[in-house]
This record gives sequence, structure tokens and C-alpha cells, in this order.
Amino acid sequence: MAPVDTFAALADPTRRQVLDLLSRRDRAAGELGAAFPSVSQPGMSRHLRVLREAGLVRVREDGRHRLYSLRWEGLAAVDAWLSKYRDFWETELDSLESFLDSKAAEAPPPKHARNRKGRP
Amino acid sequence: MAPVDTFAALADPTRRQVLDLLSRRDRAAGELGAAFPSVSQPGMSRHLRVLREAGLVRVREDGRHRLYSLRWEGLAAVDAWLSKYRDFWETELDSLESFLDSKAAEAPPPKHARNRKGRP
DNA sequence: ACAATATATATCACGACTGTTATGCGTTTG
DNA sequence: CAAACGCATAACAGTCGTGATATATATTGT
Repeated sequence: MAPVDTFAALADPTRRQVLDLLSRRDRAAGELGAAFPSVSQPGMSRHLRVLREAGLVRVREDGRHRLYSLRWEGLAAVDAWLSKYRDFWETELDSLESFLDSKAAEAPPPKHARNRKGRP
Repeated sequence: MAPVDTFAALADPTRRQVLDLLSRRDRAAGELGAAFPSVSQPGMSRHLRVLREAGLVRVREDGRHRLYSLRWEGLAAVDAWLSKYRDFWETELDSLESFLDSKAAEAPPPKHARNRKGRP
């Protein structure tokens, strides 16, 4: 249930960009590979495998092409994980807003320097 | 703008569990370390550094303790990234729903809860 | 059937990350 | 002030993931 593998899959910038491309339209593996000159064909193939195993993309075969498409369930799993924290940070945001509102009229240039101690 | 480092920080299960603990209350570094017997003290210290540098937690010094707390901005960055896809998968969900609705007469219990609203 | 295309897998080198032990620095306590 | 505590950093070994080259498999076209 926990998206254990999913975050690892998302840790790679190339894979996130692949998802970005797939969010617009489905694409063949080669098309995706061509979009990343820095990645070789086998490299892209393995990235796609990781995304597949993480449940983030789906493949269908079209002749000698393999068309990849985004799988919303995969991303929804991340969203579900995130929702555990949503209550928390909305509360925090509310307090921040209250705080800012309370001194809103004072300082136009928000030059907010809170104290910062030893950072080597 | 892209939470490049953030997803890498979230890729580790231990770090995600740390965030989970911090979502309930702030904790000292040692307290967090004690929660993970499989991780040594320096190990936890470095996990905390990664989370710090990813902007996911914040530290304040309290005597000889270092109290860690969750930083909502960090998780909000993930949420922002995810929101790029939210339109997409809601569309997909809608088609799924239409599809299911079209054969809904057969299955009475509509127990699917899809209440996630986008955060503007 | 053969060649070309499209993609996946095998294998290997390397760099990054995780975990461990040892140590340093600041803080509290007796 | 010295000893103990809390935590961070240093240095190092093992592991995992990524990238590259070479090869295997399947499909289309001639």
C-alpha cells in the first residue's frame, strides 16, 4: 500500500521529466529516448522499466513500438501519502497567515531574517 | 523551482518515517535516532542533514538538544509538483467514473471516495 | 528469407549513497 | 573546572543505481 518503490522511482530527474512528457501525450519508448540526448537507448529502456515497476507508467504494444502512458494510480499513491501531511501543513499555513496578517501593515519589504546560529 | 533534491530525500524509507514522526510532534535528534534501532546515531544525524538540506525539516537549538520539526514548505513543494498532474489524472478518473457509471447499475455500493481538491 | 527497425536484457565500470567506528565541539551538571 | 551528555562531522567499506557497449528478440518491409 505504501508507495515504497514509487519515491525511489521519482528520485531521478530524468524519470520525472519522462512523466512530464507522458502527461501531455502517450509516447513510444524511442520517442522518449530521443527527448534525452544525454541518455542512451538502453538507459532509457531501464528508466522506463523502473517507472513501470513503480506503477507510474503503463505500456501497450503497437506493432514494433511500445507506447507508454502515464498511470494516474501511481501518482495518486504519492498524493495519498502526501495527504497524511496535508492537515498538518494547512494548520501551519493558517497560523502563518494569521501571523502575517497580524503584522501585515507594517513592513512592505519582507526582509525576514530570523536568527541563525552555528552552521559550519 | 523543481524540488530536485526533495524527491531524493524522500526516496529513503527511514527518512519518510522520520517525517511521519515529526508530523505528530517535534522531536530531538536523539529521540528520532532511538526510534530506529537499525540506524546508528551518526546515521540518523546524516539522514537529518539530508532532510534539512531538502528543506523538509527545520532545527532549533534547545540547550544541548536539537529539536527537529517538519517544514510544510518542503512538502508543499512536492504537492506543487504533483499538482501539474492533478488535472490529468482527474480527467482520467472522470473517464473511469463515466465508464464505471455506465455499468453502475450492476454494482450497488459506490464506495469510492475521491475528494481530493487541488490546492491553488 | 533477409535486412532494417524498435526495444529489451546482459555485463561491466563508476560514482553516489548508507552504514560503521572514531572523534570533535558545544552544553549542562556536579 | 572536569566529566558526562547530545549531536555533528570525518574517514572508510560495502552496496546500489546509473550510464555505456554489446547482444538478443520481435516486428515490418522488400
